[in-house]
Amino acid sequence: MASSEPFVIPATAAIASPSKTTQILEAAGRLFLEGGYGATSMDAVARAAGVSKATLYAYFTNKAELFSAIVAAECARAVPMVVCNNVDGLPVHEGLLKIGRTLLDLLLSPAALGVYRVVVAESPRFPELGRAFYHAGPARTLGAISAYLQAARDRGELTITEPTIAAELFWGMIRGHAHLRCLLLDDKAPDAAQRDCYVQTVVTVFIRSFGVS
Amino acid sequence: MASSEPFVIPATAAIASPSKTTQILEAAGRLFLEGGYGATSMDAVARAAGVSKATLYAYFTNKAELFSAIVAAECARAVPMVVCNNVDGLPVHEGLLKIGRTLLDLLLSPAALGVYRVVVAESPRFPELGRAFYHAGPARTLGAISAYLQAARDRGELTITEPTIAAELFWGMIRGHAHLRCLLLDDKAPDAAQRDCYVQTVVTVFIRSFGVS
DNA sequence: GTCTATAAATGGATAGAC
DNA sequence: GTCTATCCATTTATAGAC
Repeated sequence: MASSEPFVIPATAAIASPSKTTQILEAAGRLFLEGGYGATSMDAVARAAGVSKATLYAYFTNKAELFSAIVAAECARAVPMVVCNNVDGLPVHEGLLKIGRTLLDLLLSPAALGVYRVVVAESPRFPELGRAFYHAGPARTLGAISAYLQAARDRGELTITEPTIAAELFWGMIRGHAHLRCLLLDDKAPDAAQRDCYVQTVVTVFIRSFGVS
Repeated sequence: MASSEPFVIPATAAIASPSKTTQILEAAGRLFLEGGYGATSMDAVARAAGVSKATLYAYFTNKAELFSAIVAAECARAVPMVVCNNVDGLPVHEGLLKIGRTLLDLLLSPAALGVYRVVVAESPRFPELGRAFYHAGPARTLGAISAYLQAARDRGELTITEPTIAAELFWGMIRGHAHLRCLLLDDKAPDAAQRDCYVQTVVTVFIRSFGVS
């Protein structure tokens, strides 16, 4: 009778399935961000997601679309960090320290490094994706910093004529070479103490140049 | 007789051949920097170089080695620019302007963007290549800037305790968002006037923070 | 050394059973 | 919806003639 194998879970049953879509996105995200677009095969994605290739193609019409979905999802995850959290009204020194730390943590996070790597690499072949990433990520960060600087100026804490340029300078200093080293050397990222020290230097330099005397 | 086709150039003759090695390197360089590693096939390289695949493999044992050779060659080409040319002894304002302009031009040049793209993308699979690129390019730039800053400090023109950190801040500001925009948007690079204006801003900010009053 | 032709493997994508 | 099995194009790399 059918109950002769009562404990066998049918192969098609999803065990506590978090909907196959997320299951696929998760596996594909890991592979794409680690291996890049070209080196990641749909075969591997299907295997890692525990589904067949046919199922994979039932959810995403082709590789390019799956790739775009991954990048979009990763951008969406990073946005909450980007919105400079709880700095409105903070005195400029504390505010910039907080922004700087958050920003550097984000830039050096494995997820952000992975997306950056793959988007920079593939944006010539996926121009729309490059644009989407820039506007979802860096542009928002820059806007948020710029808005904070403008508010600080309006409170009389900074002397700045072009907030966007100033934000760009701050952003560039924060990124520094650490980002590059994380991208190119298997060197570990600087620890929290080193990062903190660096951010303090940046903030000091910035205020020395733009602060009110 | 053999002279029945006097004007036929044998297929194997190199017409003004700049040695097949450079011929291959040139074609492969173009393709790799435009299309990335994964999207560039050895077939395409052979076709573009005007040789057969067998010949290609006679010169380079495999795709990875050819790729490494390309990156190495491209790094070598950029080195002359990196060495801060003729700034020794220049007053700090002029020196930094010149360094900043040279650096920004280099960073935004199509060749440098191409190498950056492909090295950043592939360094997880070619760790040695990532290291080589970092030390041949960015690290040298940083060293050169640092040396210049140190000299300026010794002349009493700057107040700097850590030249390397200061160089990193300067470098980061110069790169700014323009680099990112060139990488991610089909947006054209800023023209010479815009770049010049930006560099002046950076130098002003830097000197306001590190200059002697 | 260089070519043509091909081997061997892998990739993206689909057909058809269940 | 999901799987197994497969098609077809492409890729890296090599064998063998000249």
